[in-house]
Amino acid sequence: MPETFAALQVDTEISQPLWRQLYMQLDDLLTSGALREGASLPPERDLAEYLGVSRSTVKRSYDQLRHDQRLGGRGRGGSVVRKPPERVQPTLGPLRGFTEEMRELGKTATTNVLQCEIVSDRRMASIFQRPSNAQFLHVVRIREGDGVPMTRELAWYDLSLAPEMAFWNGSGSAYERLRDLCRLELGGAEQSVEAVLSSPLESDAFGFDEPQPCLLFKRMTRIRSGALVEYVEGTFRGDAYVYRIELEP
Amino acid sequence: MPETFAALQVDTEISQPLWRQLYMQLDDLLTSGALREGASLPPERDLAEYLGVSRSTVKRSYDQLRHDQRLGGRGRGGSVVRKPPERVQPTLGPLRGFTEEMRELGKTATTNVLQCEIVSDRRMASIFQRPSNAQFLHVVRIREGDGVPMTRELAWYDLSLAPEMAFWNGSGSAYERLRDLCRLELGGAEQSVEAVLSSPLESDAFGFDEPQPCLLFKRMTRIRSGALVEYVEGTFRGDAYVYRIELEP
DNA sequence: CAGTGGTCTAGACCACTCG
DNA sequence: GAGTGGTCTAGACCACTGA
Repeated sequence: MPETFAALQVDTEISQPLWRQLYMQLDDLLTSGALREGASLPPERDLAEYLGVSRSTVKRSYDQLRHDQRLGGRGRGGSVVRKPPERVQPTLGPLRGFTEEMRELGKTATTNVLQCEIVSDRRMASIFQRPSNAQFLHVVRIREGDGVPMTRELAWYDLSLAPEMAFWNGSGSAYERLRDLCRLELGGAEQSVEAVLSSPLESDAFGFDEPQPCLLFKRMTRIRSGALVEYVEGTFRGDAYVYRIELEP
Repeated sequence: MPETFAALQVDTEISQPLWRQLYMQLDDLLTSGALREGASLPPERDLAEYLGVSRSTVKRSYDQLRHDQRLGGRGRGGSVVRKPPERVQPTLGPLRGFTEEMRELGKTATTNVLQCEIVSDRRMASIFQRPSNAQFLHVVRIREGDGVPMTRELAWYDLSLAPEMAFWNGSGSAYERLRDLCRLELGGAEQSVEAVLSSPLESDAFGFDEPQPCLLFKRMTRIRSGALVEYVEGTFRGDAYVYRIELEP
């Protein structure tokens, strides 16, 4: 057994489950930095034999670490330590898009457009208070800061209010386009924030093996006249994004 | 086997794991409302025999539902279906406390003061930019809306700025007290919002068996002169709380 | 005190992957 | 192709809890 793991041990006399004892000891190894990113944990079978427990018990500990997103790897490569991503902290006061946020943080915003099409959607028609055959531009994007996927975003734009959006390919800043090309004066937005677990699609986009806590933003953006022009649902990975607000007295 | 569960079945020919097949079928039963709050699932052993799988496989499905907080119960009572709590949606514009939020939602705010004492704390002294022997009132509270625990809140108040807070017992609104008793004019706040999993203490306070996604607020409240008077860290349960903001153009 | 879920074992087969 | 984790089984003992 490699020296790093020689000190691991479990004790059936302790009231805590064996798997939890092992989990916490491994946790210490990761947190203390004794195991860096890319390091390998022993194969489950080896560590089980060394500790004198069954493979299931070791596996349960490893599973917990995988669930915490601190362990990755599969197949021949075994179990590999992951690095927790750093959190960015955009200072958000007024209405602003992802591109602007990243620019101010000195990061490069890149966008991966998964879908960009004109749709009719009863749910959206109801949100926008439009007839049910109204047309919207629907965009699905993964947005990255310095190459790290930060958010998965579903957006709808009212094409009767902003017909020029129909020719948008989904890249870059939607707000710049609304302002400069559609010549719309934005009037503010109502936004809600929830804590949720990532859906399978989002977990996949962020590289999570299991659902992780995320911030779910829903935003309704209006033009100055009060008409709704944009509805967005964005899921931001909780391990990499902190939302900041200034509150007035 | 009770009629509700007679339709359950798993198939080894399908590429999906047996436990996941079962998990999704049970999920359907809960979501569709076929199983209401308080209903019982069959004992693991019984369902395992009925489906022709081992108890471990059924257990893994049940574990997943427990992890999702949709299953509770232990011991003789077996596995009992839980009801997901409704979410409240406070509309939050300017600086406002929990008590005010709940009042506007027509809910009664109650507070459970766990700790309320005068402390010296290097970390707080550093946040407040005070000498390290400075004294703060430290309050730990569970706050409830209509009796449901909504948030666990750690707060610190600068006693040199608001000496009258020293005699506070922690109940009611801190902001009313700061305004009316200490005669301080509040000047605004910086707030950050993160998505995290609840800590063991918080899980316990909210009645979670396992960590659940929560909104973690950190707020620094200043008086008009700019001096920091309050620092709060509040964890709001994600399944019961949606944060709403109005954004200016 | 009987039945429940929590934990653990020893062993097996599989799909995948990397050397 | 050898080694890895993913899954599953059959069986066991335990602590707890509610009837």
